[in-house]
Amino acid sequence: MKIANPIPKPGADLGVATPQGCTNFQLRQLMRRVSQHYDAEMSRIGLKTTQYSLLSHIVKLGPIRPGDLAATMKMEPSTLTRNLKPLIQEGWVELAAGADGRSRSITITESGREKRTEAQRRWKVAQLGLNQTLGVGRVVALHALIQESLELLKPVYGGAEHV
Amino acid sequence: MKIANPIPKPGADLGVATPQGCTNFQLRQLMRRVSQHYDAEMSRIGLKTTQYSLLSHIVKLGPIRPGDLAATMKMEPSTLTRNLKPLIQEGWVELAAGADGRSRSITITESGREKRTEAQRRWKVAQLGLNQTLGVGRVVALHALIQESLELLKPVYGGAEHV
DNA sequence: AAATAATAATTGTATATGCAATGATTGCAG
DNA sequence: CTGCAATCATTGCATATACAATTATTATTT
Repeated sequence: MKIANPIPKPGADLGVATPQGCTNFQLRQLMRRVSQHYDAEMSRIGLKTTQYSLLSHIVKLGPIRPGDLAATMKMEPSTLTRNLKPLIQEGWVELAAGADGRSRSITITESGREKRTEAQRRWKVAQLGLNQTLGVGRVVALHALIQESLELLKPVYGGAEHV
Repeated sequence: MKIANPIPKPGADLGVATPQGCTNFQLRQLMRRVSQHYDAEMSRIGLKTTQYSLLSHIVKLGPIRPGDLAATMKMEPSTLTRNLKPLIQEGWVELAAGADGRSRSITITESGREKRTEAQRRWKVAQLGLNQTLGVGRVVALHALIQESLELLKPVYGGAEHV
């Protein structure tokens, strides 16, 4: 009963070499499933996996300007602004004035660092579980394909290859 | 300046065979970029790519119950309910009473069918553009990997393999 | 120095997403 | 036939996401 999202033209002789279906839709489907897998683990400590990623990046990139963090994480600055809110609310992250009057500085707090360490353990469980379910080879291949694709897709925003 | 989301343990001899980074984060990054690529094309006719996918599925699966459509598209029923709203508002889709008193029936309207045809042309442009940018082989490989992964990941909801 | 351009972040508006709880029916047991 | 369990869809609440417009602050230009 599976439906092939776009129509597979009968005449098309290309056959095997032509992508079937919509890449966007398929990616979304996988993203939903994978997110649920990670979130199931993360929810045990009251975190979304996206929040863990953010926390993790802030820990590693130390005090950093919102724009630079957004560029590194390949997301819109406006999205970052909003995603930061819950973390600030919880006291895991601080947003202070930056050197430049118009910019800011994002910093991890001590409790944020602790939370991240705790979350990291949960993350590892989820990641290993995924490796197990999909098979390490498949995960490695997926990562490689994603990274290659990201390099080929022109950045829509910033494009700061030089943080 | 790239940061490896999870920490690459120095001692781990496994080396090449171990996935580096967080699959969830990487998938999200790619999804954002890919969505923007498709949306750039779709926005010309006032549609999001997600709406096109939905419209497309409704056209093909004819009158269908929300729950079944959600299961087929691998999304939460609650998400479907909400994603349908804009389409209903625009008059592209109708939500009527189903045979069973508690269920409903989703149907495409005539203008919905037209919109979908129009959108399909835009979709094709986007898809071909992506194939061009990433290379057909890469897209085919990505699709294959996604499909395999989807089959391996246990469905969290429904699990209706038998629509 | 005043006017203009460029930069940085945020807000307005809208969609996408899911979990938990609720509402509304139907099916079944007794 | 009444009462409880199962089924379906929706709403409450919260996050994720982005484009466009706005605000605030430098930098430049003349």
